[in-house]
Amino acid sequence: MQDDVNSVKILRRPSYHHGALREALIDAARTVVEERGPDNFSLREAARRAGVSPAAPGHHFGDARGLLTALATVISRSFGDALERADVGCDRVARLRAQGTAYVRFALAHRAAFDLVWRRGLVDAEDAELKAANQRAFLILDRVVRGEDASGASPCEVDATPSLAAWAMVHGFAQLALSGVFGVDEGAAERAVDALLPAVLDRLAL
Amino acid sequence: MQDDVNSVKILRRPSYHHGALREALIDAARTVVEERGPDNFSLREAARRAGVSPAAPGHHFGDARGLLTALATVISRSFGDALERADVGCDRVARLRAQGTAYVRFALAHRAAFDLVWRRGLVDAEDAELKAANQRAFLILDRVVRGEDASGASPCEVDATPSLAAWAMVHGFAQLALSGVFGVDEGAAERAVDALLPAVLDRLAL
DNA sequence: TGTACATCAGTGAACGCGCGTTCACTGATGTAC
DNA sequence: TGTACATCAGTGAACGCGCGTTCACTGATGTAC
Repeated sequence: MQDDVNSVKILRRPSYHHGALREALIDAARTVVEERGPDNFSLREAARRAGVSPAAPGHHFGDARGLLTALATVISRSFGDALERADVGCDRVARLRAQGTAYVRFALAHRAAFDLVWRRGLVDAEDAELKAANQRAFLILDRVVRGEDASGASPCEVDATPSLAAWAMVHGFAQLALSGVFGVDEGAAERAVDALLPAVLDRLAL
Repeated sequence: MQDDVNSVKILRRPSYHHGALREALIDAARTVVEERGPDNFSLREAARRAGVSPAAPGHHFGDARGLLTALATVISRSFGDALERADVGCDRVARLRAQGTAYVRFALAHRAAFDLVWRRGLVDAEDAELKAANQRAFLILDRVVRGEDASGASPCEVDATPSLAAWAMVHGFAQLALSGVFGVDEGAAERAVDALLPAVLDRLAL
């Protein structure tokens, strides 16, 4: 009986107010997206996971698209972090290879999350924070392709073609892998990355 | 009154059996996908468009995924046709440029349809006919990258790296354009293709 | 050529489901005096 | 320091909706003899 009282205490929040519901909902949304895929996301389910009534998310995000956009922003930021960490190597070729590999590996390690970021139908691509996060990720790649270090002057009005070419190639490889072009069995895509991506990246004229 | 009788005749099929329901359903599905996007496709709506009861599609396709897979196959075939038609030019560089442009243009001209073909969650990527259609499209690109003509010997066990690199780059460019990276305004993506794609393709070392 | 019967293709009403959203509400927090 | 009141954050029951699927059915077609 005492146990029952305790478990009720665990289930019911100590306070009527949550305190950090916004963050909790984004976390819950991430879990739902990972488990059911971005397509089968539901606001109600996210609220359920966060232990909150179905109407609560509306307070913070308006609607499902709002919550998914916030989640996509968080994901895009950690994607940028991963690219930043992968900026290693002495010359441009080595750095680009490291960068491209990190890009594709992130996509495969967080399929649903990576997917979400690019899904126009589910996310507000015009959202300022999401745009900023995506742009940052591109600028890291851009910096590497240019051969600048992290303190390099801001690149405006310069030719972005080489960076865009690298981005397209790496992004396309990731999307093809996610689409199952290299096989749909467990680990098939990952094996294709190891076997094919370095040679593919070598086809990029910088 | 006579008119009413006639319009009823138009609405109701002359025969109890449809005759070509399979094709009619694929057509209807295409319309639904184009209007509502692949995400918001519904079997019921496709049946409604085909003028048939909600249970009828089950007879031919089993479930929604079956119908969408059949549709994706049709789309992939016409995509291959578009690439085939675009195999023009004297040298490999010119042919590749024509091919890449056709690839991206198809994606932009038939956004929802192109999208569907690559959406693992909605389509059975292991379906034999769909796989064959997709493979054919790749082989057209492959032939161009290799510099073979249409009667070229079948390419097995040869290095596919250059073709894969081209595929990834072109596919990535298309996906980025569809994601709104080059802007979401009417025609923004199309303008980006004209302005950027040729220079990007020049970055491909064959 | 005619008849009986099996098979096929489609009906349409009904089911239960999970969804997003609305609504009047209530409990906690912050602020003004 | 104490009190009144406004504002904020979350409730939970209810709504109507479109969905996929089931079900017993019926009309047309094809086949065997």
